[in-house]
Amino acid sequence: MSTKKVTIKQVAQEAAVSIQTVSRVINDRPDVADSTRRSVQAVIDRLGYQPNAIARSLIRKRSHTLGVVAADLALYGPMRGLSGIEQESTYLGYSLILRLVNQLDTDNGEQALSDLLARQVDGIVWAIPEIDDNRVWLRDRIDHLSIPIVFLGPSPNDASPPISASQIGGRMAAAHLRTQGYQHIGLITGPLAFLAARDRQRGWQEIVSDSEPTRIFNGDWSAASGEYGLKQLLQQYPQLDAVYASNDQMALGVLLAAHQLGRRVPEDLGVVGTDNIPESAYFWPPLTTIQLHMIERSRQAVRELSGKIETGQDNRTTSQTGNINLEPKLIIRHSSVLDHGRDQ
Amino acid sequence: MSTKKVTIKQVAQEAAVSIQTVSRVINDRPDVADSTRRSVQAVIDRLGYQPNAIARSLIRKRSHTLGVVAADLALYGPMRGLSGIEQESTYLGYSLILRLVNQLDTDNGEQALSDLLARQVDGIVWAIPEIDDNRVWLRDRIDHLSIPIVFLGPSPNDASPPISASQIGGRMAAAHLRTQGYQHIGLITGPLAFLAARDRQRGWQEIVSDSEPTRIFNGDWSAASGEYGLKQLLQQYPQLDAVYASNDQMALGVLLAAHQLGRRVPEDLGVVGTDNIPESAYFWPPLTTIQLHMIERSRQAVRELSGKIETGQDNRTTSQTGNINLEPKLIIRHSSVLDHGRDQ
DNA sequence: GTGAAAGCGCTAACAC
DNA sequence: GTGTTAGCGCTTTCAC
Repeated sequence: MSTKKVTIKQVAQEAAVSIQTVSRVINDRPDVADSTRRSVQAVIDRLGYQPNAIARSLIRKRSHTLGVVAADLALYGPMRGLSGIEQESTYLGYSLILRLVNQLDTDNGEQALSDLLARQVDGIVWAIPEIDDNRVWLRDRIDHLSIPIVFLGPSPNDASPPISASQIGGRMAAAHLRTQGYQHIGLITGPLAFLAARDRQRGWQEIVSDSEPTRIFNGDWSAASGEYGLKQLLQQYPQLDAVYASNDQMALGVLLAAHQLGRRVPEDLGVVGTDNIPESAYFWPPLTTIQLHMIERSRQAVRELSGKIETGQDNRTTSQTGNINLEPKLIIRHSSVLDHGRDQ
Repeated sequence: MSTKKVTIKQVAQEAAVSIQTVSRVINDRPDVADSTRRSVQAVIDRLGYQPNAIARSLIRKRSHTLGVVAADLALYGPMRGLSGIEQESTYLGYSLILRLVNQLDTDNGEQALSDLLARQVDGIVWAIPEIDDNRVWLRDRIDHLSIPIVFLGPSPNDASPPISASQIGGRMAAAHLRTQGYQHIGLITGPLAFLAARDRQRGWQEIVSDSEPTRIFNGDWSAASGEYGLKQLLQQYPQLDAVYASNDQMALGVLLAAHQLGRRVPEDLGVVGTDNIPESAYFWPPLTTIQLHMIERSRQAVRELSGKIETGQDNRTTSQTGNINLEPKLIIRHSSVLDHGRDQ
C-alpha cells in the first residue's frame, strides 16, 4: 500500500500535543486555544489525517449508517425506491449499506437482516415488496429489534393497513377507461404474490362489476407476459376493448401484441399502464399510466426512520406518517383516449 | 428500545466462562472443549447474541465492506452496473456502502470518496461514467490511497486504454446497417461529456466515411432527445435512411418520431440502439441493439477488486483483467432488417 | 486550555 | 482448554 493510514496518535505526536487535543480539534470543540488549533490543523492537513468512523461508532454507539434491504433492481419500482432512499439518506447524513435479495421466493431476507444488525446500522429500510407471507417471520423479530425499521409498503404489524396507493391507482385506471367509454375492461396483473399486484387488482375490481366475466391474466411484470396476456385474453373474450396492466412493461407488451393483431390503440383497444416509467411517454401510442410517486414515498420512509432513530422510538408505535399528499396520479396520454376532442 | 444489544461480555458472564472462550466459540476455533462450546452456544442462542462487526473490523483492520460510488440510477447502464456489483460483492462476502452522485457536472465525488475512506471500506468501485475531466483529481489521489480502487470503464491512470466495448459496439451497429444496405446512416449520441458516448461515436465513424456529411445529433440519453434528434436530422438530411442511437431510450424516441412522420421502420429508416434494455424487444418494431454485458463487466470489476484486497496489491499495478470474452453483441431484431427473407 | 486514565466490543498473544 | 493481558482508534470523564 502506498500510504499507511494515519491515526490520531500520529497526529498528536507530530503536533506535540495530546491525543485528546487532537480529538477536540477534529470535533470542533470550543475549548482549544486558537494557536493550538491552528498548528494541529496544519498537521492534520499535511498528513491527510481522517478520523476513523469505525472507531467512532464503536464508542458513540451510532454508526450513522442505514441498512437497506431491497429487491432486485430490474423492476422499475424497487429501483426508484432505492434512488429515493439514497437521496434522503445522504441528505440526512447517513451512509447506506445495501443488501439485495434476488430470490424473493426462497430468500426472505433473514440473512440480510442479521448482517445489517451485526454491522450496527442505526436503522433499517425494508424495501422488499411484500410477497406471499415472506414477512411473517419479520413480525416476530421486529418487536425484539433494538433498532427502528420502516417499510416501503404496509408495515407487517399493521392490523388494518390503509388503502394502498396501488389500490387507488387500479381504481383510477379502470374508472378512467370506463369514462372513456370502454365496455369490456381486462386486467393483466403482476405476480399475485406481490401485494402491490393484488392491490391494483382490487382497485380495478372496484370499478369492474362482479357480474362481468373476470377478464384477468396473471403476468409476471415482463413485457413478454403482457404480450402473451393480451393474446390470451382476446382469445377468450374477443369483445375485449380495454386493458389495464399492472406495470408499464406489461402494457408495452400489450401494445406490441395489439399491433401484431391489427388492433388499433386506442380505437379498438384502450390501454393503461402503471408506474409512468420515462419511456412510457414514447411508446406507440404514448401510454396512459398511473404515477405512484415511488421516489417521494421512499424519501418519506427514510425521514420517518431518521425521526425514530433520533427520538429512540420504539418499533411498536406505528407512526403513520403523511402519505396524504401522495395520491397516485393518472397521466393521460394517447393509448386510452377515444374522444380526441377533449381530455376528460 | 425493546432489546438492548447483547455483548460478548454478558454472554461470558451468563455462561460463566471468560470472554475469550466465547470469542473462540463464535469464531469456530478448535481449542474449546465440546461441552464448553455447547453450553456457551446455548447462552448465545438464548440471548440472541450477535458479534459486533464494527468492533471486529476495528481490530482486524478489515471491514469486509466495499464502497461503491455510482451515478444516478435513472440510466440503465449504471443501474445494471450496480446490480452486478451487488451480486458479486455479496457472493464474495462483502457488504456494500453505496454512494450516489447525482450532479455529475458539479460533484466529482470527492466527498463520496472521503466518506468511504473514513468508513474504512476495504476497497472502492468507482462506477461513475467518466465525464469531462471529472477524474483528473482522482489520478492524483489514487496513488496515495491506502486501499485498492477499480473503475468501471477505463482507469484514469491508464495511458493508452484498450479499445472500449462502446467503440466496438458503435462499429458493429454501423457496420450492420451498412450490410443491410442503408446508405445514409445518422448518429444520435449521448452527451459527449460521457466517454461512452464519445466511444460509440468513434466506432460509428470507423464505418461511416469521413467524406460523408456528418449526420450527427447530440442527445442526452433521453427518449425525448431521440425524438427531437431524428426530426432535426431529417430536416437537415432528408435522404437519411438509418440511425444509430447511443442508447435504447433515444432509439425509442427515434421510433416514435418515425411513426409521427410516417416513415416506416425498417423500410424507410433502419434503427439500431444500444444497451438491450429488456423493453427493447417489445418496441414497435422490435429494436435491433447492441448488448454491452454491463452486469458481467461490473462483476468482473468486483472480482478484480477483491483480488487486490486479498493480495494487498497496489493501485499502481494496472491489472488488465479478462474482458476478453465480453465482446459486445449485436442483437438483430426487426428495426434494422431490410431483407426479411434472411438475417444477415 | 490541556492531559491522563478508562473503556467501547472485540481479538491476538501469551500464560497456565 | 482456558484465562489474562494488551490494545485496535477513538471519545469520554475528570483531574490539573
